[in-house]
Amino acid sequence: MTRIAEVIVDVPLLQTDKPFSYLVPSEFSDMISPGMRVHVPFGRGGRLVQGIVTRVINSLAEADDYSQNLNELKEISELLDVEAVLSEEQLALADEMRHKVFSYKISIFKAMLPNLLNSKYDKLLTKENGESIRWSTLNTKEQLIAMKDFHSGNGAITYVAESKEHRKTEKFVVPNWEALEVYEPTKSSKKRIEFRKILLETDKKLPFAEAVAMASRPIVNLFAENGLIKIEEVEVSRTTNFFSDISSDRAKSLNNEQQEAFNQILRADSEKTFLLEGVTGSGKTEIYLQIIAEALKIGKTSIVLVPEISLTSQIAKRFIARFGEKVALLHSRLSEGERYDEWRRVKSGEAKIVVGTRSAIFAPLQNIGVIIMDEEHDGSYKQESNPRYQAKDIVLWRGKFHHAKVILGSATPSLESRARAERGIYQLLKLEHRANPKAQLAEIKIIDMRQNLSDQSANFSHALLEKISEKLIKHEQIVLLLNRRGYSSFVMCRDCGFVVKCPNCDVALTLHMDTRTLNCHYCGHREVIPQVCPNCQSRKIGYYGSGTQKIEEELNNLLPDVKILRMDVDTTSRKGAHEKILKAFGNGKADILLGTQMIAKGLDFPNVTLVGVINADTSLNLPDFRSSERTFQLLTQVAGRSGRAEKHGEVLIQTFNPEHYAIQLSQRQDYEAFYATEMNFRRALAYPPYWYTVLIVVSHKEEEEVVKRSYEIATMLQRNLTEKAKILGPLAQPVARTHQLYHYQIIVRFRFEERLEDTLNQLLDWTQLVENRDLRVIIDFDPMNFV
DNA sequence: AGCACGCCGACT
DNA sequence: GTCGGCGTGCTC
Repeated sequence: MTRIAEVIVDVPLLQTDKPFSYLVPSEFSDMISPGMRVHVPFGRGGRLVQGIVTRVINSLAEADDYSQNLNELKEISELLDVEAVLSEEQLALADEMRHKVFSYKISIFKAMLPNLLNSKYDKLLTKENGESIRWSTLNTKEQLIAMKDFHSGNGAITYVAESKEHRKTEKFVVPNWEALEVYEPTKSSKKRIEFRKILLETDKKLPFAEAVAMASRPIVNLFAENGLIKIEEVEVSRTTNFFSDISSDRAKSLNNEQQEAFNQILRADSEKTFLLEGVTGSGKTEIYLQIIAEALKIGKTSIVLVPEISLTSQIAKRFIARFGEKVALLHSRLSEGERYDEWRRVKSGEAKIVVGTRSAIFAPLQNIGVIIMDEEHDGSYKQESNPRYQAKDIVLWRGKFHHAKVILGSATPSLESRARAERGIYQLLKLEHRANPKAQLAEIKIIDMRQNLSDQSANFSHALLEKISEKLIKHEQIVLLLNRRGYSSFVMCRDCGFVVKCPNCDVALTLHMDTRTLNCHYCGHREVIPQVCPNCQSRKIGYYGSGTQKIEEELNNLLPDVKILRMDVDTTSRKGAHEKILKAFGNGKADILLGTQMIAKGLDFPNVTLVGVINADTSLNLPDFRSSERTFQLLTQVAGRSGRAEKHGEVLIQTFNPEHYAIQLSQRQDYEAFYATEMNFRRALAYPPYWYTVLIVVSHKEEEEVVKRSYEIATMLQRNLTEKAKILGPLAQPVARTHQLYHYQIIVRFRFEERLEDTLNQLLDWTQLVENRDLRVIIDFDPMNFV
């Protein structure tokens, strides 16, 4: 019987974002199943593209919307898998995501698979003399000639699609001892005699390269041809080196607080979500480890998500130390090959615990018992390019699917999660003490930079410089944080710390040098850049910001003999550079570690007794309603880096806004008070978690066109939504023109809008109309960054 | 996207 | 006359 497969093709466009029906050749009609990769001819030329089978049906009558004759269908040209690469669960998840994340089905599938499973495409040119060449090996000129040739009827073009998957193998020589015993080389063949002897003396297979080194390639081949040895190709993992040099450890005993949290999680029914709110150093990781151990005992698997690579390497070590090769690591710094190997270890069921960054939430684990999202407030869990998914949504979805326990952990939970805990949707578990009772929370001091501007330095107060010198004498280490978020994009008074804010929205205005104005990102309010400070009439009002190199130079001038390690995007772009810098600092190769945000997370150096925050304000003045939350989180996190062990830790925070609640409350390390204060603001100003946000970005190469189209979109939204929804904009993005396109944005804020999802999907359809062909529209639900 | 078809100008 | 420029529309 002829079967038909519905296939989503790898052509990420709206017009093609639907299943296409193909005939299944009889050779594999009973092997094909949903979730497998295929190559199919697509388009007039019959070029080959990869596709994912989503459904296999027995007759066209079962097809949803394609009612033509069987003979109009093309045939699948290749089946790439023996076993589906996407599980039923993943296919269902993709269906779900398609409605929530406004991107194409194929893009969602691709996000779930290691890149090596995506095919590469090429063309094969066959000349009249039968010789054929790969299109991709030709330069532009040659391609042009080939094209002309083809059009004038010379030669043929065939399409090629190939899976990139490549398994690393090693060859081994397996001696056939019985055959070797009876084998008698002629007396003159010294090499054969010698090789036979060696083989008879070994009792196991030996690496092919070694055999060749001993005997030479022709001899090895000869032995193989005569059945004296067998050449075996064994697949090897590219990732085994993760497990070397990590010594194993055992479960640590839990303190009362940890034990209580552990019991709560363990005893609860499955399918429950916990918010584990624990101060830095309270031992959340140990709880994770022990909960996972319990899941393992009953044959269940686990996923642990961590925000970034710096954390991954430290936290991953603890998981590997505890669970060894049951752990698979999936993070962004892996090579494609390594990622593929780890993915397969998970897929095959060999790995039971996945530790990784955002995309690891798609790991093909079965029978999941626990999903943990560490530092759940972290912004990196939201993907900022298509498909724009929030890993937390996937965590909750998969948790439900598997009836698994979900643990969201943080010292400073996102307001959204904390509010959900308040409403009983999540169960709140608190850890208020450090696991190591000798390690006290650091003492935090706030330095008012308005009074404290040192005459010798623009960035260092007297107090901080003194403290640094003091620690240097004691041979203790220092971490300096340069807060680079929102670098130089806002205007601040150097005398009083005043920042110009929007009268309507209470966010800092963004500097637009092209128009020489200060603009509000939310409502479009605009004003001229003030010459004097509106608050204190000082003329020292200007852009604010400083780079790490500049700070390093300054520090070198002020303290000539001090050894500084710098860690920022420039110094960590190379693979492994990150780990290298941290290792050097850990080994005491430097006195000061100077860096951006990335040093705030997860570092644990017992000799660090001082953390200095050079500029707490920059993240406070971002044109983003989350700026206070982000600042509080950052300061709390970085403060936790000081005094990890027995030594007393200190933190100095330099700021021009010492009265700001985010700074004040981070000094007291009082998350609960911060939560209460910030929630009031959010309620008053109609921001999440009280209101939701959708960001729509419209781009076009002509400004007039973007303006016109974005107004059409805004009107359309207005028409379709209730009057309770707030539609802000359209207005120009802060960087209004990039990639030769003008960008305008519309923000929708709402509480309950039944028709929103439909309306946005309708909007997507609208963008595909011919008259909108040059228009680019991005729809981002609950965006993390507005810049 | 990527490819073919189709309709107009400047060339041997 | 025709080659080849790009606009238009479709892909099971």
